[in-house]
Amino acid sequence: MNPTLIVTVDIVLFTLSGMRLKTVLTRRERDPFAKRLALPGGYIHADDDHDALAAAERVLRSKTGLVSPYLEQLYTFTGGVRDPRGWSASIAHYALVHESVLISDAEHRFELVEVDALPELPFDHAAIVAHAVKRLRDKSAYSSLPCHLLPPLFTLTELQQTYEQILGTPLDKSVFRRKLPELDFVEAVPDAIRQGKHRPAQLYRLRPDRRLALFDKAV
Amino acid sequence: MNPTLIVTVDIVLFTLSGMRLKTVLTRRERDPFAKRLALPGGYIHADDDHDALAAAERVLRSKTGLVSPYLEQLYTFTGGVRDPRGWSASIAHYALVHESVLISDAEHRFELVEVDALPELPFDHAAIVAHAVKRLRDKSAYSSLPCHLLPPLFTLTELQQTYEQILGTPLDKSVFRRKLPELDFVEAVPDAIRQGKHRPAQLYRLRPDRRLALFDKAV
DNA sequence: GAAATAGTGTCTCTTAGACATTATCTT
DNA sequence: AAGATAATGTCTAAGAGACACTATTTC
Repeated sequence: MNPTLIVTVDIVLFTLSGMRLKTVLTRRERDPFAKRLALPGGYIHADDDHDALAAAERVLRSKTGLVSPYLEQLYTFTGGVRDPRGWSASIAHYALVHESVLISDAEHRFELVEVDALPELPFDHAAIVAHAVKRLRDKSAYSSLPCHLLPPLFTLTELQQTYEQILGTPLDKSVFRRKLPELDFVEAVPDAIRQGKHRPAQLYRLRPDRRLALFDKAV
Repeated sequence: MNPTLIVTVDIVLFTLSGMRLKTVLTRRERDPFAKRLALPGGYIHADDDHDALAAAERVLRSKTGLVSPYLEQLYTFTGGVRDPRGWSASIAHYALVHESVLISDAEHRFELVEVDALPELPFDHAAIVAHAVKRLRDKSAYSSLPCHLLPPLFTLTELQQTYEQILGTPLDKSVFRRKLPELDFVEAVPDAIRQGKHRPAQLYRLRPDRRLALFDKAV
């Protein structure tokens, strides 16, 4: 009924490094496009994978050794021209991690590349990244999504800077802090204080029950 | 590589009838679930379909005879338990039409059912409809999407009532009309006036270049 | 005390919301 | 004129934005 239908998952894994939005690329082992940098991806294993999300988790782990606390289906890219092997469907996902998750890459299994300075990518992976960046930006304006780019504990200044990076626009400190209690997605951690060269800052965390909180208004 | 991977498209076709949000269901011809009411859906034809969107158009036309001016990919539902034939992926889509498009159903190829009073549906079609309703409601709050439930020409009162139905909340007439010029997605049609028993109303149309306009703020 | 960052307060201007008013048609 | 719907105007209160100010640390 479906003679040659290729079904894969691809993952756009974002992180914020050096105040720049970057994504993880892996070097392809096999043809087509062997040796080329591309999004981590692979076939669905009908026997092992409960669903596409589980397949994405498995593929991400096997290709990069990484596990992401936030992983969401993005869009399914389809057609007869995107893959030289034939008509294909790629169920694309995107994920967010804090930079510290990436330093355990002893075997150098992946590269980190700025999303604004991508190399030429095989298949329609450039379009997939573009779609993921748009989704991340759009959704971040009115949700708690950017928290997943931060470490478990963070200061309000770090939180604001993260939103500013993703949204690409400066935010007023006073306005930002006034809204936080209403949006109600972060909470102060008692006795957790960030010490530095200057006045110490209260540390906050994402409320576990608000991992993806959607707001009526923008942050 | 993918021994038995079933790939289909399913379509949630919405319309507004009698001030109620309804969806189109068809009676299945073959097993599994032959004779049962279900979402219109079918296999992807790798030879004929340029991509999944084209497949959804073709399937909708072949099962119901309908063509929708607005059709968008929703989400891909996957897994080994949703279809008794094996591991499957359904690339679900949703579409919006005005009620008048549906009256040409001489052969009675489909049923119209309120989304709040669905019969028991096969597969995970109930979840697909629920997902589509949520997407429609969420997206309608800050976009021109609901216009596609209206005829080509409509009054501002009809437009407001459509938004109220989808959003499930009353809107203030004065506020609604004040925002329209800013949101800039409808335009008055010169010399087009709706006559009735009372004061005539100016007719408007969706601006062709704003078929899916996204707003910074809610309508 | 200077420098730097954390955190709060105040003013203004925009705008949503509620509601009143005017306008134009039919019977 | 009455009744109904279309369309616009007005007042108020909430909130975003801009910016000043205070607080707490290190050197």
